[in-house]
Amino acid sequence: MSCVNEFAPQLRARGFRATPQRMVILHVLRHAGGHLTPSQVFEQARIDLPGLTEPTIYRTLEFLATSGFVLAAHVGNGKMVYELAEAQHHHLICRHCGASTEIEHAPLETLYHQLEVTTGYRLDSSHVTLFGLCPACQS
Amino acid sequence: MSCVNEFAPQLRARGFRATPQRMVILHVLRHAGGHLTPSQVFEQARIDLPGLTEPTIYRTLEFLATSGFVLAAHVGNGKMVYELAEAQHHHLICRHCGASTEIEHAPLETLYHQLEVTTGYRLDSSHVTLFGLCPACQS
DNA sequence: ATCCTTATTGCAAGTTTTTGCAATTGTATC
DNA sequence: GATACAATTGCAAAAACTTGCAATAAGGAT
Repeated sequence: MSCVNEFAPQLRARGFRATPQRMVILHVLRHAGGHLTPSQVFEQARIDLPGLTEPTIYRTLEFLATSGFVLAAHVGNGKMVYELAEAQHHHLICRHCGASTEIEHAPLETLYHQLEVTTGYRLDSSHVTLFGLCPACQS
Repeated sequence: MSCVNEFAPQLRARGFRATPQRMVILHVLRHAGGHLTPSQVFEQARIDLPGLTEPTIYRTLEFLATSGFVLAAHVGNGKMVYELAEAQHHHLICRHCGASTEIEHAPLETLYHQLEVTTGYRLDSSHVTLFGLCPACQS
């Protein structure tokens, strides 16, 4: 749990609270390599904090996502998944076998800038998920 | 309803059936300018076809999406929305006011090709949703 | 026109996600 | 440290979505 101490001051500095629930959820996300569904987070987090309830999981994940601490993404099946927002990246999912590959943000930068100019929007560092067939499933 | 007649032969040619449920749902999507949630489709469609049930809405929308007749997208709130797959496009959503702008597919072509080369995946004509602040909300 | 096959639907029950509100508990201030 | 304010949580109930399976009906063959 000491590995998520960095988040407490960051939360407080923005007027939020560093509650045990949030710390445990961040801790779970940090130690899961990759993205987790709300149910998976719930399973893990309730071990460290037995009183934890499901509505709290959903609300906390949404809160952490909109505050930029975690990244929310869709991976094809209509389920939302969450992961720590460490490095800006995107996902490429094989719609046949479900394999998932990370895409660096760099190749998207040019496109982002171009779209900002043509649309007038200021783009967030949003999470993009692309779908396709992985090399193994192209037969 | 005659405006969705074009879909019946397209369905049958691929071994699917042109059921009243599918026709009504396609009809609803055609006459709704823009994307609808499953509940909105349900509300509209049950007027023309009273027996229609919710599971059928969800299953039909998913079926139409994976067969390429409609486009499925996420617009920020974790809800899935659907619209007729007429022209290949993407969405740019303002995370402050919810305004939504369509993005042509053309500017993404180069990027798609580049990613196909570097990852080995063959990309679908997938739907991408980007988030940002619209001109009016940048204050 | 009728029959047959099988894709598709409806039903009922389950799971997942959201919402409103009262009770709790962080944190800033004294 | 004790106090007060407001953010956050838990509870309970509702809404949204999914799943399994038996009944239906679309479309091809006779």
